Amino acid sequence: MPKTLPVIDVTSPVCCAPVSAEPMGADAALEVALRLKALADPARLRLMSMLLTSDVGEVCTCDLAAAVGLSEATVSHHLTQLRKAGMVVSQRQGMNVFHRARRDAMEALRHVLTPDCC
Amino acid sequence: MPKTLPVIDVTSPVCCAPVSAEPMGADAALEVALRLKALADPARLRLMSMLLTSDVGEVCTCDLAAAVGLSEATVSHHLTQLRKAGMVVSQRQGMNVFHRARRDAMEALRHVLTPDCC
DNA sequence: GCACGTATTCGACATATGTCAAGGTCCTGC
DNA sequence: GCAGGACCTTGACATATGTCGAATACGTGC
Repeated sequence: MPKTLPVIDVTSPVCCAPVSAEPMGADAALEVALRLKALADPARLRLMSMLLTSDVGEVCTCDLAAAVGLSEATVSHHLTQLRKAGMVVSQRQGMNVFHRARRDAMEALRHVLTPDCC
Repeated sequence: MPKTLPVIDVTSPVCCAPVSAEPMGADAALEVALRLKALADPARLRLMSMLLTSDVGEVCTCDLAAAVGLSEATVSHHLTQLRKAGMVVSQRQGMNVFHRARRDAMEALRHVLTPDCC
């Protein structure tokens, strides 16, 4: 069980060096793991995928729920996690709440997995 | 709770299209999530990082345990998960078991997160 | 204001996860 | 063969996670 509390600013892109650049410290590992964990679930992966591939660029909660076949409560829960991890941003528009994928966060995550950059 | 059992061949690299290429199907999401989950833990991230940055290319269980400050049992457990996800390979050499990171698996994961390839 | 559609929050539940101690297995050197 | 070291497996435990239904909040249009 994790001993440390996840008190990490996840609103900014991942900061640290790639996994294969140098042995990762405990705190850096914690931060990256938090973001990876946000993505490491089939439902959230599909949600992210739908947001990323939407030509409008944003999708409301109900459409996402219908698409993945989960209750709106569950989808809302997953979106909250993605938001906390800095992977999506959400915005109310009238009756609906629209969600948008943060491509910079995806880029940052990919950066961490990249062997030999920076 | 996941309804489907993880009966997926994870010995081969990730097969599917990137998350932002097309809306991800349920089975593809399940497979990718399994691999991401293997990496989405601070301890396992550090283990992978150590394996990736080792100049020899492989490290034995006891050295890994000492480095991350966990019991050998726990480290062995994490390594098993990484192995099941196809992220590391292990090999007995005399008294020790040496572990090696699968760089192709890292590459495959990065591929899934990449916006506009293939 | 009120009824309705959308979204989030709140229990509650089953399952998965991370960790360790204890016991078992495999190898080496004598 | 056997003593000892390195490793793995098992059992147990606390915690985290994914899911839903019900209750609540938010916005719109009448």
